[in-house]
Amino acid sequence: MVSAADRVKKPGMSSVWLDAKKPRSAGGGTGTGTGRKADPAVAGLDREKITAATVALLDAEGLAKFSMRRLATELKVTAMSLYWYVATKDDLLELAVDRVMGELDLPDPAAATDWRDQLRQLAQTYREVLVRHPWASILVGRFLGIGPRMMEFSSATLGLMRKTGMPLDRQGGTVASVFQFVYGFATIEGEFHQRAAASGITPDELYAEAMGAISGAVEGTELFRDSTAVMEARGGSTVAEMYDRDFRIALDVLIAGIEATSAASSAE
Amino acid sequence: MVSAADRVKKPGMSSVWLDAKKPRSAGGGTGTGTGRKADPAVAGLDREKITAATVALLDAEGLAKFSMRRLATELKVTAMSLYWYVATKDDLLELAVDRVMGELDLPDPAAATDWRDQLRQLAQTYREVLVRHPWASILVGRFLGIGPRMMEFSSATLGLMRKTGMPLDRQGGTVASVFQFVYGFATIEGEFHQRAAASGITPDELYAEAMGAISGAVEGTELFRDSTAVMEARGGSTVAEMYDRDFRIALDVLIAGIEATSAASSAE
DNA sequence: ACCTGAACACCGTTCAAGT
DNA sequence: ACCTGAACACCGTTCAAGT
Repeated sequence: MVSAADRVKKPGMSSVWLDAKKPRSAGGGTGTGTGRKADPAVAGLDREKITAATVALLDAEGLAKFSMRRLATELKVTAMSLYWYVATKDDLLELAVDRVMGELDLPDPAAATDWRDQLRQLAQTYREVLVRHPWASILVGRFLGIGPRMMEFSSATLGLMRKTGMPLDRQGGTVASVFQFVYGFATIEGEFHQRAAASGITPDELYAEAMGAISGAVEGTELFRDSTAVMEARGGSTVAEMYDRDFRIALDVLIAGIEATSAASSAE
Repeated sequence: MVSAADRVKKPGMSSVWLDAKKPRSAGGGTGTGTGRKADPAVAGLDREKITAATVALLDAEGLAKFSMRRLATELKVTAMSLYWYVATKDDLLELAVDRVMGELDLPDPAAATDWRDQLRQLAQTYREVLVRHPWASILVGRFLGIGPRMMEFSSATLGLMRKTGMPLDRQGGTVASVFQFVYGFATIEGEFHQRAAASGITPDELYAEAMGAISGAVEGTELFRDSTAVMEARGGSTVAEMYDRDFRIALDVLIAGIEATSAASSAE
């Protein structure tokens, strides 16, 4: 009977960052601090500790294997005690994403560095975070990223745009061209690393295996000729070098595009 | 005792496309055809039917809710009978991804269309497929995409590159700049649609809700001023228009970048 | 205030059996 | 050749209960 009313109430915008009622946490202490309570020195859970443990577990075993029960045993409690600190598993994952975004090496907004260098730095640091924590890619897409660290990153991208000379009405699209590219690139790169790690082999070994398997299927075709030519011209003896090179060249293209577009618009 | 040997054997490259032993399917009949057998006309499972049902279910309910058991009830069999046709759930998902890539509207490689138009078409059709089937984005990252339809797409991107005049050693990076951008962009766009649909509201309603929630948190800050300015300049009265506009502008930047780079390299 | 046990309604996959 | 039932080792989350 209440189902219609329920449907209207359903928020759609649920996010940890929008639920003001933060649960009991220890406040802004630096690091571990001294255990106030006597006995449960080992336990003494709070949101901060749980989030840190979540990131560690996700890094170690990936998103697929992560579970509330698994995390709980890591923290030496039952799964249910976690629900006193976070409402759902998704909330916890959202906290984890924003936590790793704290690792971003954002450029000083006051510094007078050339925007090209700033763009490269921002792109590179975002790429590094996503590759270091491959599980974060999927979650960045899922949660619309409105945590405080993600907000600082957005702020930095907008600050960068202002320096490019790009007309205001194109800044939204230009931000997208750069950072959705980095997101896409780093997601695929991170998944590849994860896949290799899961099989206990190096990325180079996985690459060799994949190439051998694929070329067996397309040998003699036009695709085979073309892709072999591109890959040989690309150079680089390791997968890591190939990724680095492609990434750098892609940023060159983007920067050249921004230069050309902003020059054209200031000329008219 | 065999654990060391096992580790060495573990392939890392598992993929449906690499297991030659295809299971019993009906052959290349067109559409439904006439039921050869008498009674199990309704059942009569095969890989093709299972994959089609998988895509339908993923479109309807998303990756999170998809399960072998759920799919089985849809097909009026038990979950276990599916395992006669596919080895694992992941194999089935890999088949589903390649199936939707068959929806890509690839340009005729023989046609003499300007590469700029071809690039726009290829980017747009890839974007549309990923937005229409948002679950595919995550899986494209997971499975390295070596199915036949994905291969045709790769072939088309390489054919496009040859027409740009881009030097061969930069084609890999340039392909990445375009198609990893599209992948990133469409992934985020698709997730947004999915999120709105899951809450039973329109993307525009979700957008308004999100903006209201966020601005409450950052009002008065520099980020608020900057992002408001960019959003207003961006124009477009609906979320769909905003996405279209940003996408088009981003492609403009990329095309300008490719033009500038290939012109510079042919001049030296 | 914090944590637990038992329970509900699920998972993917294996394996021995059925027809 | 194709499909099933029962079982194993899991899930996220709720709820009443403990301290």
